[in-house]
Amino acid sequence: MNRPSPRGKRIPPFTVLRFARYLNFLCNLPEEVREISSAEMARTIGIKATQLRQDFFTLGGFGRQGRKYDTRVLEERLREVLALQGSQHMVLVGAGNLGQALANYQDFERFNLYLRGIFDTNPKLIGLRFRGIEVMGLEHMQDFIREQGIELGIICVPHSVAQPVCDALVEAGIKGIWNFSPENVLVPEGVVVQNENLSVGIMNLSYQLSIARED
Amino acid sequence: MNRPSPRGKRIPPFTVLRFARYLNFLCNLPEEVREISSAEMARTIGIKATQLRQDFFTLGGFGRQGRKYDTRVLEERLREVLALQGSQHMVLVGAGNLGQALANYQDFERFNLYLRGIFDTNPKLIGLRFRGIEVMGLEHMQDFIREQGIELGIICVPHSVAQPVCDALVEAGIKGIWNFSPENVLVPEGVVVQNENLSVGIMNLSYQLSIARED
DNA sequence: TAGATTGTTAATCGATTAACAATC
DNA sequence: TAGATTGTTAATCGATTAACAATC
Repeated sequence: MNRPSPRGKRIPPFTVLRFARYLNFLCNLPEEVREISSAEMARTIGIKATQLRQDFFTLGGFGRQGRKYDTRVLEERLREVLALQGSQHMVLVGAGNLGQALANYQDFERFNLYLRGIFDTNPKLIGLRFRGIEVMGLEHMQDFIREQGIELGIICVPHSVAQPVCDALVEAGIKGIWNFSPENVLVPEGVVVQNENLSVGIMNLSYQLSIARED
Repeated sequence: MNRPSPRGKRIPPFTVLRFARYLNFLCNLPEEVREISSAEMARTIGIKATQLRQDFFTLGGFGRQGRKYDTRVLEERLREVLALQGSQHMVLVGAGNLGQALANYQDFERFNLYLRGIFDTNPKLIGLRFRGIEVMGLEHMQDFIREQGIELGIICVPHSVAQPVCDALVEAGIKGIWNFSPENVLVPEGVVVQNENLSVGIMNLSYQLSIARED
Protein backbone atom coordinates (compact mmCIF):
# COMPACT_ATOMS: atom_id res chain seq x y z
CA MET A 1 0.00 0.00 0.00
CA ASN A 2 2.27 2.79 1.19
CA ARG A 3 5.34 2.05 -0.83
CA PRO A 4 7.94 4.72 -1.50
CA SER A 5 7.69 6.03 -5.03
CA PRO A 6 10.72 6.71 -7.24
CA ARG A 7 10.12 10.42 -7.00
CA GLY A 8 9.96 10.36 -3.21
CA LYS A 9 7.34 10.47 -0.53
CA ARG A 10 3.64 10.59 -1.06
CA ILE A 11 2.34 14.15 -1.20
CA PRO A 12 -0.80 14.99 0.80
CA PRO A 13 -3.73 15.64 -1.57
CA PHE A 14 -4.35 19.17 -0.34
CA THR A 15 -0.70 19.99 -0.76
CA VAL A 16 -0.86 18.92 -4.41
CA LEU A 17 -3.76 21.31 -5.01
CA ARG A 18 -1.78 24.13 -3.44
CA PHE A 19 1.26 23.22 -5.51
CA ALA A 20 -0.91 23.91 -8.55
CA ARG A 21 -1.88 27.28 -7.11
CA TYR A 22 1.72 28.16 -6.31
CA LEU A 23 2.80 27.30 -9.83
CA ASN A 24 -0.03 29.28 -11.32
CA PHE A 25 0.90 32.25 -9.17
CA LEU A 26 4.54 32.04 -10.23
CA CYS A 27 3.58 31.87 -13.90
CA ASN A 28 1.57 35.07 -13.57
CA LEU A 29 4.45 36.87 -11.90
CA PRO A 30 6.39 39.46 -13.95
CA GLU A 31 9.53 38.04 -15.54
CA GLU A 32 11.84 40.32 -13.57
CA VAL A 33 10.78 39.09 -10.12
CA ARG A 34 13.56 36.68 -9.23
CA GLU A 35 12.90 35.98 -5.57
CA ILE A 36 9.96 35.89 -3.23
CA SER A 37 9.38 35.16 0.46
CA SER A 38 6.95 32.61 1.82
CA ALA A 39 5.12 35.45 3.57
CA GLU A 40 4.55 37.47 0.40
CA MET A 41 3.51 34.50 -1.68
CA ALA A 42 1.19 33.17 1.00
CA ARG A 43 -0.51 36.52 1.48
CA THR A 44 -1.29 36.89 -2.22
CA ILE A 45 -2.65 33.37 -2.44
CA GLY A 46 -4.60 33.77 0.77
CA ILE A 47 -3.00 31.15 3.02
CA LYS A 48 -0.55 31.17 5.94
CA ALA A 49 3.18 31.32 5.25
CA THR A 50 3.75 28.43 7.60
CA GLN A 51 1.43 26.26 5.55
CA LEU A 52 3.32 27.07 2.39
CA ARG A 53 6.61 26.15 4.04
CA GLN A 54 5.10 22.96 5.39
CA ASP A 55 3.97 22.12 1.86
CA PHE A 56 7.45 22.66 0.47
CA PHE A 57 8.85 20.65 3.36
CA THR A 58 7.07 17.53 2.12
CA LEU A 59 9.56 17.58 -0.74
CA GLY A 60 12.52 18.41 1.45
CA GLY A 61 12.28 22.16 1.13
CA PHE A 62 12.58 24.25 -1.99
CA GLY A 63 14.89 26.92 -0.65
CA ARG A 64 17.64 27.65 1.86
CA GLN A 65 17.27 28.91 5.41
CA GLY A 66 17.75 32.65 5.63
CA ARG A 67 17.19 33.23 1.89
CA LYS A 68 14.02 33.96 0.01
CA TYR A 69 12.89 31.49 -2.63
CA ASP A 70 14.28 31.73 -6.14
CA THR A 71 11.16 32.06 -8.28
CA ARG A 72 12.61 30.18 -11.21
CA VAL A 73 13.91 27.29 -9.13
CA LEU A 74 10.51 27.13 -7.45
CA GLU A 75 8.69 27.09 -10.75
CA GLU A 76 10.88 24.32 -12.14
CA ARG A 77 10.52 22.17 -9.04
CA LEU A 78 6.75 22.55 -9.07
CA ARG A 79 6.48 21.69 -12.77
CA GLU A 80 8.56 18.61 -12.06
CA VAL A 81 6.45 17.50 -9.11
CA LEU A 82 3.22 18.03 -10.98
CA ALA A 83 4.58 16.03 -13.92
CA LEU A 84 4.24 18.98 -16.28
CA GLN A 85 7.69 18.85 -17.79
CA GLY A 86 7.02 16.51 -20.65
CA SER A 87 4.31 17.34 -23.16
CA GLN A 88 0.90 15.83 -22.55
CA HIS A 89 -1.75 15.51 -25.21
CA MET A 90 -5.47 15.84 -24.85
CA VAL A 91 -8.68 15.26 -26.75
CA LEU A 92 -11.87 17.12 -26.05
CA VAL A 93 -15.35 15.65 -26.47
CA GLY A 94 -18.27 18.03 -26.85
CA ALA A 95 -17.70 21.24 -28.77
CA GLY A 96 -20.57 23.19 -27.24
CA ASN A 97 -20.05 26.45 -25.41
CA LEU A 98 -17.92 25.09 -22.63
CA GLY A 99 -15.96 22.85 -24.97
CA GLN A 100 -15.19 25.82 -27.22
CA ALA A 101 -14.14 27.87 -24.22
CA LEU A 102 -11.69 25.18 -23.16
CA ALA A 103 -10.44 24.69 -26.71
CA ASN A 104 -9.60 28.38 -26.76
CA TYR A 105 -8.09 28.43 -23.29
CA GLN A 106 -4.61 29.88 -23.65
CA ASP A 107 -3.09 28.68 -20.41
CA PHE A 108 -2.77 24.99 -21.22
CA GLU A 109 0.28 25.40 -23.41
CA ARG A 110 2.10 27.11 -20.57
CA PHE A 111 1.93 23.80 -18.76
CA ASN A 112 2.89 21.70 -21.79
CA LEU A 113 -0.65 20.49 -22.27
CA TYR A 114 -1.70 20.28 -25.90
CA LEU A 115 -5.16 19.77 -27.32
CA ARG A 116 -4.91 17.47 -30.35
CA GLY A 117 -8.47 16.65 -31.31
CA ILE A 118 -12.04 17.82 -30.76
CA PHE A 119 -15.01 15.51 -31.24
CA ASP A 120 -18.74 16.06 -31.45
CA THR A 121 -21.85 14.52 -33.00
CA ASN A 122 -23.38 17.79 -34.19
CA PRO A 123 -22.93 18.11 -38.00
CA LYS A 124 -22.98 21.90 -37.69
CA LEU A 125 -19.88 21.80 -35.55
CA ILE A 126 -17.94 19.14 -37.43
CA GLY A 127 -15.33 20.75 -39.65
CA LEU A 128 -15.09 23.94 -37.60
CA ARG A 129 -11.70 24.81 -36.24
CA PHE A 130 -10.67 26.20 -32.85
CA ARG A 131 -7.09 27.39 -32.56
CA GLY A 132 -6.34 25.31 -35.62
CA ILE A 133 -7.87 22.11 -34.29
CA GLU A 134 -10.66 20.63 -36.33
CA VAL A 135 -13.86 19.28 -34.86
CA MET A 136 -14.30 15.68 -36.02
CA GLY A 137 -17.18 13.24 -35.84
CA LEU A 138 -17.37 11.18 -32.68
CA GLU A 139 -17.01 7.97 -34.72
CA HIS A 140 -13.37 8.86 -35.42
CA MET A 141 -12.46 9.44 -31.80
CA GLN A 142 -11.22 6.04 -30.73
CA ASP A 143 -8.99 5.52 -33.76
CA PHE A 144 -7.57 9.00 -33.31
CA ILE A 145 -6.74 8.40 -29.65
CA ARG A 146 -5.10 5.07 -30.43
CA GLU A 147 -3.09 6.40 -33.37
CA GLN A 148 -1.82 9.41 -31.49
CA GLY A 149 -1.38 7.61 -28.17
CA ILE A 150 -3.30 10.27 -26.28
CA GLU A 151 -3.80 9.84 -22.54
CA LEU A 152 -5.93 12.80 -21.41
CA GLY A 153 -9.59 13.29 -22.27
CA ILE A 154 -11.82 16.28 -21.53
CA ILE A 155 -15.56 15.65 -21.31
CA CYS A 156 -17.86 18.58 -22.10
CA VAL A 157 -21.01 16.72 -23.11
CA PRO A 158 -24.49 16.79 -21.55
CA HIS A 159 -24.83 14.61 -18.48
CA SER A 160 -26.96 11.99 -20.21
CA VAL A 161 -24.07 10.93 -22.46
CA ALA A 162 -21.16 11.59 -20.11
CA GLN A 163 -20.78 7.99 -18.96
CA PRO A 164 -20.87 6.34 -22.43
CA VAL A 165 -18.41 8.94 -23.73
CA CYS A 166 -16.18 8.26 -20.75
CA ASP A 167 -16.36 4.51 -21.38
CA ALA A 168 -15.39 5.03 -25.01
CA LEU A 169 -12.43 7.20 -24.01
CA VAL A 170 -11.20 4.63 -21.52
CA GLU A 171 -11.65 1.81 -24.02
CA ALA A 172 -9.46 3.69 -26.48
CA GLY A 173 -6.69 4.04 -23.92
CA ILE A 174 -7.31 7.34 -22.13
CA LYS A 175 -5.79 7.29 -18.63
CA GLY A 176 -7.00 10.62 -17.23
CA ILE A 177 -10.46 12.13 -17.52
CA TRP A 178 -11.25 15.80 -16.91
CA ASN A 179 -14.99 15.83 -16.55
CA PHE A 180 -17.03 19.01 -16.88
CA SER A 181 -20.39 17.30 -17.16
CA PRO A 182 -22.51 17.68 -14.03
CA GLU A 183 -22.57 13.94 -13.44
CA ASN A 184 -19.70 12.05 -11.81
CA VAL A 185 -18.35 9.45 -14.19
CA LEU A 186 -17.17 6.02 -13.10
CA VAL A 187 -13.89 4.62 -14.39
CA PRO A 188 -12.02 1.34 -13.93
CA GLU A 189 -8.99 0.95 -11.69
CA GLY A 190 -5.93 2.68 -13.10
CA VAL A 191 -7.80 5.55 -14.71
CA VAL A 192 -8.02 8.85 -12.85
CA VAL A 193 -10.85 11.37 -12.96
CA GLN A 194 -11.02 15.03 -12.07
CA ASN A 195 -14.64 16.10 -11.78
CA GLU A 196 -15.28 19.82 -12.27
CA ASN A 197 -18.90 20.28 -11.46
CA LEU A 198 -19.52 24.00 -11.94
CA SER A 199 -22.71 23.95 -9.89
CA VAL A 200 -20.78 23.02 -6.76
CA GLY A 201 -18.88 26.29 -6.85
CA ILE A 202 -21.91 28.53 -7.17
CA MET A 203 -23.81 26.59 -4.52
CA ASN A 204 -20.92 26.97 -2.12
CA LEU A 205 -20.87 30.68 -2.88
CA SER A 206 -24.59 30.89 -2.23
CA TYR A 207 -24.09 29.27 1.18
CA GLN A 208 -21.13 31.45 2.12
CA LEU A 209 -23.10 34.52 1.14
CA SER A 210 -26.00 33.50 3.36
CA ILE A 211 -23.61 33.06 6.29
CA ALA A 212 -22.01 36.43 5.63
CA ARG A 213 -25.44 38.07 5.62
CA GLU A 214 -26.16 36.75 9.11
CA ASP A 215 -23.05 38.28 10.63
CA MET B 1 -35.29 33.96 5.48
CA ASN B 2 -33.07 33.09 8.42
CA ARG B 3 -33.90 29.76 9.94
CA PRO B 4 -32.70 29.92 13.52
CA SER B 5 -32.88 26.25 14.57
CA PRO B 6 -30.61 24.31 12.22
CA ARG B 7 -28.73 27.43 11.27
CA GLY B 8 -26.52 28.97 13.83
CA LYS B 9 -24.78 25.64 13.92
CA ARG B 10 -21.78 26.08 11.75
CA ILE B 11 -21.46 23.52 8.97
CA PRO B 12 -17.97 22.14 8.29
CA PRO B 13 -16.66 23.54 4.97
CA PHE B 14 -16.18 20.15 3.36
CA THR B 15 -19.67 19.16 4.34
CA VAL B 16 -21.06 22.19 2.52
CA LEU B 17 -19.24 21.17 -0.66
CA ARG B 18 -20.70 17.68 -0.39
CA PHE B 19 -24.16 19.12 0.24
CA ALA B 20 -23.83 20.75 -3.17
CA ARG B 21 -22.88 17.41 -4.70
CA TYR B 22 -25.78 15.64 -3.02
CA LEU B 23 -28.21 18.23 -4.29
CA ASN B 24 -26.80 18.05 -7.77
CA PHE B 25 -27.11 14.27 -7.70
CA LEU B 26 -30.73 14.46 -6.56
CA CYS B 27 -31.59 16.95 -9.30
CA ASN B 28 -30.23 14.59 -11.94
CA LEU B 29 -32.25 11.67 -10.57
CA PRO B 30 -35.34 10.54 -12.53
CA GLU B 31 -38.55 12.08 -11.24
CA GLU B 32 -40.04 8.75 -10.23
CA VAL B 33 -37.29 7.82 -7.77
CA ARG B 34 -38.87 8.73 -4.44
CA GLU B 35 -36.47 7.21 -1.95
CA ILE B 36 -32.80 6.36 -1.75
CA SER B 37 -30.45 4.84 0.81
CA SER B 38 -27.27 6.42 2.08
CA ALA B 39 -25.36 3.45 0.65
CA GLU B 40 -26.69 3.87 -2.87
CA MET B 41 -26.25 7.62 -2.94
CA ALA B 42 -22.75 7.45 -1.49
CA ARG B 43 -21.64 4.81 -3.96
CA THR B 44 -22.75 6.85 -6.96
CA ILE B 45 -21.08 9.98 -5.65
CA GLY B 46 -17.94 8.08 -4.72
CA ILE B 47 -17.83 8.52 -0.94
CA LYS B 48 -18.59 6.34 2.09
CA ALA B 49 -22.17 6.01 3.31
CA THR B 50 -21.06 6.79 6.83
CA GLN B 51 -19.64 10.10 5.71
CA LEU B 52 -22.91 11.04 4.05
CA ARG B 53 -24.82 10.23 7.22
CA GLN B 54 -22.33 12.16 9.30
CA ASP B 55 -22.85 15.12 6.97
CA PHE B 56 -26.60 14.96 7.37
CA PHE B 57 -26.14 14.57 11.11
CA THR B 58 -24.62 18.05 11.34
CA LEU B 59 -28.12 19.31 10.61
CA GLY B 60 -29.84 16.87 12.95
CA GLY B 61 -30.42 14.16 10.38
CA PHE B 62 -32.49 14.33 7.24
CA GLY B 63 -34.33 11.04 7.61
CA ARG B 64 -35.65 8.50 10.09
CA GLN B 65 -33.90 5.46 11.46
CA GLY B 66 -34.85 2.31 9.60
CA ARG B 67 -36.23 4.19 6.57
CA LYS B 68 -34.48 5.27 3.41
CA TYR B 69 -34.30 8.96 2.64
CA ASP B 70 -37.21 10.64 0.86
CA THR B 71 -35.56 12.19 -2.19
CA ARG B 72 -37.86 15.16 -2.29
CA VAL B 73 -37.50 15.96 1.39
CA LEU B 74 -33.75 15.66 1.01
CA GLU B 75 -33.71 17.97 -1.99
CA GLU B 76 -35.79 20.60 -0.23
CA ARG B 77 -33.66 20.50 2.92
CA LEU B 78 -30.47 20.85 0.90
CA ARG B 79 -31.82 23.77 -1.11
CA GLU B 80 -32.76 25.42 2.15
CA VAL B 81 -29.36 24.89 3.76
CA LEU B 82 -27.52 26.14 0.69
CA ALA B 83 -29.76 29.23 0.60
CA LEU B 84 -31.07 28.37 -2.85
CA GLN B 85 -34.75 28.78 -2.12
CA GLY B 86 -35.09 32.46 -2.91
CA SER B 87 -34.08 33.75 -6.31
CA GLN B 88 -30.58 35.12 -6.63
CA HIS B 89 -29.49 37.42 -9.42
CA MET B 90 -26.16 37.57 -11.14
CA VAL B 91 -24.17 39.68 -13.54
CA LEU B 92 -21.40 38.34 -15.71
CA VAL B 93 -18.33 40.33 -16.73
CA GLY B 94 -16.38 39.19 -19.77
CA ALA B 95 -18.33 37.71 -22.68
CA GLY B 96 -15.46 35.75 -24.20
CA ASN B 97 -15.59 32.02 -24.69
CA LEU B 98 -15.89 31.08 -21.07
CA GLY B 99 -18.32 33.89 -20.34
CA GLN B 100 -20.55 32.77 -23.20
CA ALA B 101 -20.40 29.20 -21.97
CA LEU B 102 -21.57 30.27 -18.53
CA ALA B 103 -24.24 32.56 -19.96
CA ASN B 104 -25.61 29.54 -21.79
CA TYR B 105 -25.30 27.18 -18.85
CA GLN B 106 -28.73 25.67 -18.32
CA ASP B 107 -28.33 24.43 -14.78
CA PHE B 108 -28.35 27.75 -12.96
CA GLU B 109 -32.10 28.22 -13.18
CA ARG B 110 -32.63 24.88 -11.51
CA PHE B 111 -31.05 26.44 -8.43
CA ASN B 112 -32.95 29.73 -8.69
CA LEU B 113 -29.90 31.55 -9.95
CA TYR B 114 -30.67 34.04 -12.69
CA LEU B 115 -28.27 35.88 -14.93
CA ARG B 116 -29.51 39.45 -15.42
CA GLY B 117 -26.74 41.27 -17.25
CA ILE B 118 -23.60 40.63 -19.26
CA PHE B 119 -20.85 43.22 -19.61
CA ASP B 120 -17.81 43.54 -21.83
CA THR B 121 -15.60 46.21 -23.38
CA ASN B 122 -15.37 44.60 -26.82
CA PRO B 123 -17.61 46.52 -29.30
CA LYS B 124 -18.05 43.37 -31.37
CA LEU B 125 -19.73 41.65 -28.45
CA ILE B 126 -21.84 44.55 -27.19
CA GLY B 127 -25.41 44.14 -28.38
CA LEU B 128 -25.21 40.38 -28.81
CA ARG B 129 -27.66 38.31 -26.82
CA PHE B 130 -27.18 35.05 -24.97
CA ARG B 131 -30.35 33.33 -23.81
CA GLY B 132 -32.09 36.67 -24.20
CA ILE B 133 -29.59 38.65 -22.15
CA GLU B 134 -27.88 41.50 -23.93
CA VAL B 135 -24.18 42.22 -23.67
CA MET B 136 -23.72 45.81 -22.48
CA GLY B 137 -20.75 48.13 -22.28
CA LEU B 138 -18.74 47.89 -19.08
CA GLU B 139 -19.49 51.56 -18.33
CA HIS B 140 -23.11 50.66 -17.61
CA MET B 141 -22.29 47.91 -15.15
CA GLN B 142 -22.29 49.74 -11.85
CA ASP B 143 -25.56 51.57 -12.47
CA PHE B 144 -27.16 48.32 -13.59
CA ILE B 145 -26.06 46.47 -10.45
CA ARG B 146 -27.29 49.28 -8.19
CA GLU B 147 -30.63 49.63 -9.96
CA GLN B 148 -31.35 45.92 -9.94
CA GLY B 149 -29.88 45.30 -6.50
CA ILE B 150 -27.76 42.41 -7.74
CA GLU B 151 -25.51 40.62 -5.28
CA LEU B 152 -23.63 37.98 -7.31
CA GLY B 153 -20.95 38.72 -9.88
CA ILE B 154 -19.18 36.32 -12.23
CA ILE B 155 -15.72 37.30 -13.46
CA CYS B 156 -14.59 35.86 -16.81
CA VAL B 157 -12.03 38.45 -17.85
CA PRO B 158 -8.30 38.07 -18.52
CA HIS B 159 -6.19 38.02 -15.38
CA SER B 160 -4.72 41.47 -15.95
CA VAL B 161 -8.10 43.14 -15.42
CA ALA B 162 -9.63 40.74 -12.92
CA GLN B 163 -8.80 42.82 -9.85
CA PRO B 164 -10.08 46.19 -11.18
CA VAL B 165 -13.27 44.52 -12.41
CA CYS B 166 -13.67 42.89 -9.02
CA ASP B 167 -13.18 46.25 -7.28
CA ALA B 168 -15.83 47.84 -9.50
CA LEU B 169 -18.27 45.04 -8.74
CA VAL B 170 -17.74 45.37 -5.01
CA GLU B 171 -18.05 49.14 -5.16
CA ALA B 172 -21.41 48.76 -6.86
CA GLY B 173 -22.67 46.49 -4.10
CA ILE B 174 -21.84 42.95 -5.18
CA LYS B 175 -21.50 40.64 -2.15
CA GLY B 176 -20.36 37.41 -3.78
CA ILE B 177 -17.76 36.96 -6.51
CA TRP B 178 -17.43 33.85 -8.66
CA ASN B 179 -14.01 34.25 -10.20
CA PHE B 180 -12.92 32.29 -13.27
CA SER B 181 -9.85 34.35 -14.02
CA PRO B 182 -6.61 32.55 -13.20
CA GLU B 183 -5.66 35.17 -10.62
CA ASN B 184 -7.04 35.17 -7.07
CA VAL B 185 -8.89 38.43 -6.46
CA LEU B 186 -8.83 40.28 -3.15
CA VAL B 187 -12.04 41.60 -1.62
CA PRO B 188 -12.89 43.59 1.51
CA GLU B 189 -14.39 42.06 4.64
CA GLY B 190 -18.00 41.03 4.13
CA VAL B 191 -17.62 40.03 0.49
CA VAL B 192 -17.11 36.37 -0.35
CA VAL B 193 -15.15 34.92 -3.25
CA GLN B 194 -15.20 31.54 -4.92
CA ASN B 195 -12.12 31.13 -7.09
CA GLU B 196 -12.43 28.62 -9.91
CA ASN B 197 -8.99 28.37 -11.37
CA LEU B 198 -9.30 25.85 -14.18
CA SER B 199 -5.57 25.21 -14.31
CA VAL B 200 -5.60 23.76 -10.81
CA GLY B 201 -7.86 20.91 -11.93
CA ILE B 202 -5.75 19.87 -14.88
CA MET B 203 -2.53 20.14 -12.90
CA ASN B 204 -3.97 17.91 -10.20
CA LEU B 205 -5.00 15.45 -12.89
CA SER B 206 -1.51 15.53 -14.34
CA TYR B 207 -0.06 14.69 -10.92
CA GLN B 208 -2.55 11.91 -10.20
CA LEU B 209 -1.82 10.43 -13.60
CA SER B 210 1.91 10.40 -12.92
CA ILE B 211 1.28 8.59 -9.61
CA ALA B 212 -1.00 6.06 -11.29
CA ARG B 213 1.69 5.35 -13.88
CA GLU B 214 4.16 4.41 -11.16
CA ASP B 215 1.92 1.77 -9.61
C1' DT C 1 25.85 40.80 15.73
C1' DA C 2 20.81 41.72 14.58
C1' DG C 3 17.19 40.91 11.61
C1' DA C 4 15.05 38.31 8.27
C1' DT C 5 14.13 34.13 6.48
C1' DT C 6 13.32 29.01 5.64
C1' DG C 7 13.48 24.18 7.74
C1' DT C 8 11.54 21.08 11.02
C1' DT C 9 9.14 19.24 14.96
C1' DA C 10 5.26 19.03 17.85
C1' DA C 11 0.71 20.51 19.10
C1' DT C 12 -3.75 21.57 17.72
C1' DC C 13 -7.58 21.33 15.02
C1' DG C 14 -10.81 19.35 11.82
C1' DA C 15 -12.42 15.57 8.80
C1' DT C 16 -13.20 10.80 8.13
C1' DT C 17 -14.29 6.31 9.54
C1' DA C 18 -15.75 2.49 12.60
C1' DA C 19 -18.92 0.76 15.62
C1' DC C 20 -23.14 0.16 17.27
C1' DA C 21 -27.66 1.90 19.16
C1' DA C 22 -32.21 3.13 17.71
C1' DT C 23 -35.87 2.51 14.71
C1' DC C 24 -38.79 0.77 11.13
C1' DT D 1 -38.49 -11.51 15.24
C1' DA D 2 -34.88 -10.67 11.48
C1' DG D 3 -33.03 -7.64 8.33
C1' DA D 4 -32.29 -3.23 6.70
C1' DT D 5 -31.58 1.28 7.57
C1' DT D 6 -30.37 5.92 9.72
C1' DG D 7 -28.68 8.43 14.02
C1' DT D 8 -24.92 9.19 17.07
C1' DT D 9 -20.69 8.67 19.61
C1' DA D 10 -15.94 7.75 19.78
C1' DA D 11 -11.67 6.60 17.57
C1' DT D 12 -8.63 7.35 13.94
C1' DC D 13 -6.53 9.79 10.53
C1' DG D 14 -4.91 13.82 8.13
C1' DA D 15 -4.27 18.87 7.68
C1' DT D 16 -3.11 23.15 9.73
C1' DT D 17 -0.73 25.99 12.83
C1' DA D 18 2.59 27.42 16.42
C1' DA D 19 7.02 27.52 17.94
C1' DC D 20 11.56 27.73 17.40
C1' DA D 21 16.09 26.03 15.48
C1' DA D 22 19.13 26.77 11.67
C1' DT D 23 20.98 29.64 8.39
C1' DC D 24 22.11 33.64 5.74
